[in-house]
Amino acid sequence: MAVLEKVAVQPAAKTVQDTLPLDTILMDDCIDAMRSLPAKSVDMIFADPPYNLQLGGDLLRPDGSQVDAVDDDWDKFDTFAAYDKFTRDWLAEARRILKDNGSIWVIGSYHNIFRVGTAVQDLGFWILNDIIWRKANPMPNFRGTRFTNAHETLIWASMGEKAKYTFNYRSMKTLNDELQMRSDWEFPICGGPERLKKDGTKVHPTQKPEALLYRVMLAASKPGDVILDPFFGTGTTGAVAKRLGRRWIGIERESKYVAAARERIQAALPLDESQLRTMQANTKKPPRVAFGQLVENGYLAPGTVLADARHRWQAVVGADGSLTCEGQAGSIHKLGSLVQERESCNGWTFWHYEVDGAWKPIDTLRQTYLLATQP
Amino acid sequence: MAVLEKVAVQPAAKTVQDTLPLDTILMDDCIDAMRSLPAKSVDMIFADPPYNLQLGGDLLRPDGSQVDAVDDDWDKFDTFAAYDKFTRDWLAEARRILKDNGSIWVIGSYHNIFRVGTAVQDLGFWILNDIIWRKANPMPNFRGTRFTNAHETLIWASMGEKAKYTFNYRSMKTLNDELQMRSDWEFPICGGPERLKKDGTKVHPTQKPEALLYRVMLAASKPGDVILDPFFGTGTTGAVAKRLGRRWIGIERESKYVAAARERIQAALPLDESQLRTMQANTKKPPRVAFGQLVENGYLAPGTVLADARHRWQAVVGADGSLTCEGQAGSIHKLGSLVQERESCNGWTFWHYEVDGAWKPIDTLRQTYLLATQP
DNA sequence: GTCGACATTGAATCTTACG
DNA sequence: ACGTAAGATTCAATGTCGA
Repeated sequence: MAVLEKVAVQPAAKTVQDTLPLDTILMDDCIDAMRSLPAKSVDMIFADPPYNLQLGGDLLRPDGSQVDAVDDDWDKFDTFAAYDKFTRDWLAEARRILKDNGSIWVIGSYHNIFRVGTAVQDLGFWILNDIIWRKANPMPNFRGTRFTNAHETLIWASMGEKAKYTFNYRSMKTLNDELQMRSDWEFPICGGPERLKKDGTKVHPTQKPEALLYRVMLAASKPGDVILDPFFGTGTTGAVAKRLGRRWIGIERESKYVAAARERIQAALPLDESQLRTMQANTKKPPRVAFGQLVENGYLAPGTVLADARHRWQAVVGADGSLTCEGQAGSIHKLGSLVQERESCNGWTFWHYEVDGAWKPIDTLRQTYLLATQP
Repeated sequence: MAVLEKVAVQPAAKTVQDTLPLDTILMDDCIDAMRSLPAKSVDMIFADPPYNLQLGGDLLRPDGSQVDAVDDDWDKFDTFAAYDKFTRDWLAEARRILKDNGSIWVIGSYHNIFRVGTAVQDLGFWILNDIIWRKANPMPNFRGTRFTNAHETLIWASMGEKAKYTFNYRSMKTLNDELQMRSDWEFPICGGPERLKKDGTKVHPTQKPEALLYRVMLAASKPGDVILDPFFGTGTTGAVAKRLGRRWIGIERESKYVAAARERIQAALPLDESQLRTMQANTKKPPRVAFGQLVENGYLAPGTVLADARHRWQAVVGADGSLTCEGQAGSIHKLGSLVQERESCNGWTFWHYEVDGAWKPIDTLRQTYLLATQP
């Protein structure tokens, strides 16, 4: 089963589509530009609106260097009310422009996605899925104040509860090694040669990875479909649309982004099946299991006594998966190296637990957990 | 000097907490029951609210089979408005009951979480993270019409932008094998012996796994904290709170759930104090040690030469605990940032001293000093 | 040319105590 | 209240430079 679909035969009749500014960037305000487009004319919209981050002061890494944060004017809104109005205005235009069987994707973070999702529902769209982009390599939380912000959320919605929409179920299942594609997708953040740079610095602060757009378009559009991106930025949507045989329209206000996007899309080459599979290759790496998960899931109770193979040291399991031994405490690895006075230690094989009178490495428990939890 | 002295009223040492119905279930409407609780009295709220309204007025939980059972003739705006009102009503009560340094967790799916998140923000809560529960074994989408719904979303919020909150960073990092805990958590759905059944069928359609609550409480509460669950269901929150040495209050309207929860929590075994030990409790803040104290107490002689790990800079210890390097002088932190031309520097880990031919960070000297001076 | 050590960086609502 | 100083804090991937 191929992932890419064949291009449909072009109809001879002149359609609304012929009046669209296809495969071009409209350099204009997002809402003004959308107003210039005819109703019910595009098949899919992908939108990456400002997140309204509202950052405070500077943020330093532990080594003292400064994080290059999003401080652009386009991300600033005074109040939630102002952001909501902006959101509802552009979403209303999006709804007018979409065909009845079209669908819309919006990406965001916890700063804005709840407000976007509420507006999407209020305007009559019907949410089909929320999709989690799990970042393989997110920026850490340098100050240790919260959980690492390691994902972003996409909302996928049709025009209404009864509306039809495109979902290429077979393509998604094929892409995912014959397993149904789940609502959580893992991709690295955009970096390396893919990341557009000028004079050594990133052109756009929030360039999205092409792999994310590939999957979105493969899932919810057909070859020849018209895809609109009202927050075009450096044109990831356009580049991927071109490579996947879709038509595209971009809207972007800032000329420096428009210039970068034009150059990038010009250079984009159509994609063949093998390249696509490589790019989407499912992460075959075995799921990582932390010792704490065994405690959380009841495989090992807090208070259990562990020992090394030769019973030179004994340690007690804490509620948070820490071990304690003679006043020292730490993770299984940390405590293992502490008591042995070594640089490092594989706690999984070093520490043992007792079962039916025999002592086994806790690594066997990890295998048991994996067997029980993996499909 | 005032003529009349105030009579020193001796408070009865009766705290707000003593007036709370601790470790009990209030069988009542959620909002009515919350109104009976005093203001600023609980440390954490965990809420798993029902997600939608049926025309009859009953609330449905996110049980997939019931999603399409909602009456077709409903008016969406009215329904969303009713749900929003319900959400804002119970969230407002939650806000009144929470202490200023408390936090709230709400779990939901795409059907309701966007509306909940918007209400959370509008009421003045400050979102700290959105957390994704990735289901290891989700229910497949049998009809192949969408992506497999493989996650749920939790929102974690403090009382306001500047409000304090509990986050046991070290415990979370230990739990995750010495890596920062991310915003995506994987757990199996609730099944097996943990899943409450009666006559072979599940008691509650959306019973949450205890492992999920375990991590929530370990991350954002302390032993002895009071945790309120306004949608108690079969009492997962109570069972885990009891196990982890937290106090709990549950609110649940349906008597069959109340009965199941009481029986379940009765059977739950609490961990004793030693088992409850976590990295957080272990690292009770050591008193501050000024670098000068080490010099005063002879741990480091004036004139000693310090260097950074890679010996790019050398500095001499002054009698007052200052450092001097190439004409510049200052505290260990100040000089560290000066020579590196960085905005900040932790001098304790930056500067090293020589002992037996090896160079160690001066932080180890501080540890030695603490060990020697602490009882 | 290759390998290893080191430096750089990414949508981030990122401190606390004391005077 | 506010300003200043002490002190605690990072993961994965890519790029660069020297041996």
